[in-house]
Amino acid sequence: MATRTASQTIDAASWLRKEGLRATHGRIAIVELLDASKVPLTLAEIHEKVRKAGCDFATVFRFISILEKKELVERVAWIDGTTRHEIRSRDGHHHHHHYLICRTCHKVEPIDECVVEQFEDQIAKERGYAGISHSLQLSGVCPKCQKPAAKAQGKRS
Amino acid sequence: MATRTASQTIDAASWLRKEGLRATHGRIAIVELLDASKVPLTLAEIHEKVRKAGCDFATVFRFISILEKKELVERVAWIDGTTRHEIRSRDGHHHHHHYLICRTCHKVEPIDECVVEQFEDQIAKERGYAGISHSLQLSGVCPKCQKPAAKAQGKRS
DNA sequence: ATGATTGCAAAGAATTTGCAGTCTC
DNA sequence: GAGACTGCAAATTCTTTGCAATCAT
Repeated sequence: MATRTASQTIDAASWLRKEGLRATHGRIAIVELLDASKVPLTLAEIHEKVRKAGCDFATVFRFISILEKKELVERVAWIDGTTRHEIRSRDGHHHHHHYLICRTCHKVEPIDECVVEQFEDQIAKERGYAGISHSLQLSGVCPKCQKPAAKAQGKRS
Repeated sequence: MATRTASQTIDAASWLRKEGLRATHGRIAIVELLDASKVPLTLAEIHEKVRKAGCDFATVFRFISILEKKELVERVAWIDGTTRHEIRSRDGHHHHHHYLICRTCHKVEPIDECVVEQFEDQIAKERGYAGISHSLQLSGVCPKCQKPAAKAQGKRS
């Protein structure tokens, strides 16, 4: 849908101010990156992408902490042990919560369907939990990595 | 069901040998602990429980790594950011994959029902993934912690 | 101007490895 | 006896913090 233009910059900046945060160069870059990403990112990945904007790792670390404290960003414990961060739905365009991860090449595919929502409601009702949410990750070996011929792209270790 | 007796030791030991691993004191303690635990454990928690058996942290670390390489233990990224480890079904008594975690007191309740299995199969078929598995964690605020009167037991931070 | 925010660099944790002695088979 | 395992301690990596300078309002 939305095409990504320079006007996005203004968008991120005003969003920041709306949230009572100062709109600095680095923060804008981080918000835009998070907003554009289809998958949760590690701090290192975020830093990697925004260092060109002259943004230090410590800034990434502290700013993400602030956003998480304000519940604008959600921390996700990834199946491979990394900790990742995902912006919460903003503008109403909703970020994914379900992923399919290849155990060989580590490719991540978002999954749109949600089979957990009704289940979540049911469990919440049954056990009296409030403010319930969930995290689901599927892992397996993707078609490419199953073919011995195709050497797993991006394979580590 | 199964009551936990000294004969368990022999069981863990022979299981280890069956897997081609040497049955040392520390390893037996770790296997028994994992087998008895209803929830995945961190390395620190495992070490905590087996240090009395004179088992070093490095041993826990290396042995768990070996078991994971052999796919006898599964690594679980916990919703609070910790990495936990869970033994794979052995004897056929099946370990949980679903948990409900209180965000206030951090209590963990296993969930027996699995709504994901059919979905998992469906996704695997649709996208051609092999060896698929999943991890689902629900989080919310438990009934006790919702009552302002009741001070959350075990509350941290 | 002024207080929030940043970069740098160092402190603190957690994870991982080397090696010589010990224990299992 | 031989080689797999272990404990100890050091190395590496990741996370978090202090502080003076800088930037947004």
